Amino acid sequence: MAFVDSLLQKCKSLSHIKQLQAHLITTGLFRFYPSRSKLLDFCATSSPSLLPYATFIFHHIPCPYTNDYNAIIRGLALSHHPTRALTCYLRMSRASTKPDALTCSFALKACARALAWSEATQIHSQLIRLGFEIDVLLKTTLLDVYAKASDLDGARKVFDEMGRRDITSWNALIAGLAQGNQPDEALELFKRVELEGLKANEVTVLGALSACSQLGAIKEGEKIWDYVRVEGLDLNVQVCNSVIDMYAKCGFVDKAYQVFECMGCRKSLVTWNTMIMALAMHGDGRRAMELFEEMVRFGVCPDSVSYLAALCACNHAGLVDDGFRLFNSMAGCGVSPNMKHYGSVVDLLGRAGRLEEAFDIVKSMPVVPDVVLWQTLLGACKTYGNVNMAEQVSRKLVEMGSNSCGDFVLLSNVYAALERWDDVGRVREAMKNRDVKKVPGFSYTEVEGVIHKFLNGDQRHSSWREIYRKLEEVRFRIEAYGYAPETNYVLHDIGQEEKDNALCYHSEKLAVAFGLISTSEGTPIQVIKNLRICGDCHAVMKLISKIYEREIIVRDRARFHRFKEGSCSCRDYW
DNA sequence: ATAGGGTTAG
Repeated sequence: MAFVDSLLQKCKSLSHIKQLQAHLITTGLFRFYPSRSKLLDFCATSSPSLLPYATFIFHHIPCPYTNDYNAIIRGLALSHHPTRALTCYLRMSRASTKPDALTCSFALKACARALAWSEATQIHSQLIRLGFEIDVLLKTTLLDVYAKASDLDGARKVFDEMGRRDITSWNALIAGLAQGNQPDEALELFKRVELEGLKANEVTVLGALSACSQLGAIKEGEKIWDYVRVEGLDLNVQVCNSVIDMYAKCGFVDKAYQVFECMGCRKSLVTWNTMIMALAMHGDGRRAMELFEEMVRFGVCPDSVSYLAALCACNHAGLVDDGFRLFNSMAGCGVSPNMKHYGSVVDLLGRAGRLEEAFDIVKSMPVVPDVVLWQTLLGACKTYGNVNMAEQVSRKLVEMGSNSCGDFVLLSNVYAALERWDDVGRVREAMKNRDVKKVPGFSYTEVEGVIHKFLNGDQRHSSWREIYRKLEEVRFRIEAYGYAPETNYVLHDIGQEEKDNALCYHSEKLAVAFGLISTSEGTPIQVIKNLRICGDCHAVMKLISKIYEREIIVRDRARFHRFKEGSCSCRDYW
C-alpha cells in the first residue's frame, strides 16, 4: 500500500488526485481501507482548496469507515468552518460508527477553534465512556479546549485528574492561563515544572514569558532569559520575540533592543513588529518610525500589525503629520486599514484638535465604526469642548446600545464644562436608568521579585493600613504643592458605591504607596495597570516623583509613563 | 488494518 502514499505525495493538482482515484477505482482498491481513507485525508488536510472534493467523495461513500470520518473531521476542524466538523461527528455517532481516540482528538480540535464549550463537555463524557481517559494526548487536547473556551477551572480540573502528565500537558495549561488573564497562576505553574522533574522547552518558556510580560515580572523574566540562553532556546525566533516583548513590557526597552540586535536566528516579521511596538509603547515615535523604514529597506514587507505599531508610535509621540501620512499611504502598499487603524488615526487627529478631519474619516470609512471608535472621538470632543459633535457622537453611541459609564461621564463633562447643568442632570438620570458597567481597574507592582496586585479601593493586601496611611500623607504633601483633585461632576453624584472606589484609591495609587513604604529611598517604582491611567492619577504621580524624589514608571493599557522630577515622559500627550 | 492526534511569539 506504500505506493498510494508515494503517489499522493506527487499529486500537485486536483486532476492528479482524480487520476489516482480513477486508478484505485479500476483496480478495485478504492472500496477498501486504507487507500480510500488516505486519499480522503490527503485531500481534506493538504490544502483548503481540496477539502470540497474530499467532502464530495465522502458523501458518496455508502458506509464510511471510522478512518473516513476521521479524515473529514480532521480537515473540517482545520478549515474556516470548524463547526462543520462537529456536525460530521454527530452524523458519525448516529450512524453508529465507532469513534476512536483520533476522532475525539479532531473533534476536540474543532471545539477549540469554534470555542464550543458545551460540545467539548459532551465529547469529554463520550471519551470517558469509550475508555480513552488514560490517553495523555487526548487529555491535553481536552485541557486546551477548556482553556481556550475560557473555562480555566475546567482546564485545571482535567490537568489535576491526569494520571500521567508530560511537558506538553504542562505547556497547554501554562499557555492557557497566560492567555486567559491569569498570568500569576501561569507563572506559579511554570515554577513547578522543574520541581516535577520535567524540562521546560521552547513552548513552556513562551507561555512563561507571556505571563512575565503581562505582570511586569522582570526578575522572573530575566531568569527565563538566562535559561533560554543556557539551553540554546534562543535559536527559536518565537522565543526571541517573546523575550523582546517581555523586556519592553517590563519597562526595559533598551534591553529589548539589545536582544533584537543580537539575535542568533533570523528575524521574522513579528520580530520587527514587536520591536516597533516596543518603541511605540515607550513613546519613542522617531525611533519607531526609523525602524519601520529600516524594516522596509531590509526587504521585509510591513503587514497590518506593522502599520498599527507605527501609527501607535506617532500617536504617542504626537507626530500627527507623520502618522496621518502613514495612514494615507497604507492602502497603496496593499494593506487596507482595519478598525484599529481607523481608531488610531482618529485618536491621532482628535488629540491634535483636528476634530472635523477625524469625524470625516469616521463618516467615510468603508467599515461600520464600532463603539470604541466613537468613544475615541467623544474623548476628543470632550478635550476640545465641542458640544455639537459630542452630542452627535453620543447619540450614535446610545443607538449602538453602549452601556459604558465612560461615555456618559464624557458627555456630561462636556456639558459641565459649559455649565449646562440641566443637560448634566439629564445624562446622570439616563446613566442611573441604564445599569452602566465598569471594568474593574487593577495594578501590579513587583517588590523583591514578588508581584503584588491591587484593585481599586482594595483592602485585601496584608499591609493595607500602612498603604492607606501613606496615601493620606501623600495627599497632605501634594496639596501643599497646590494639588486639587480633578473635580468630576458626574462621579460625585452616582452614590455610595462609587465613593468606595473614589479617585484617591485608584489601584495605581495603592501600588505606588506600597512601593514607597516597601522599597528603599530613590528606588524607582514600577506599576502595571490594566486600564488607561486617569488624569488625576497622572497629576498625582508627577507630584510624587518630585516630592519623594522617586522615578515612577506606569505601564497602562496603551503605553509607558515615566514620571521624573515632576514631569512625565508622555509630555501629557496621551 | 503501515499512518494520522496534544502545547507555540507581535
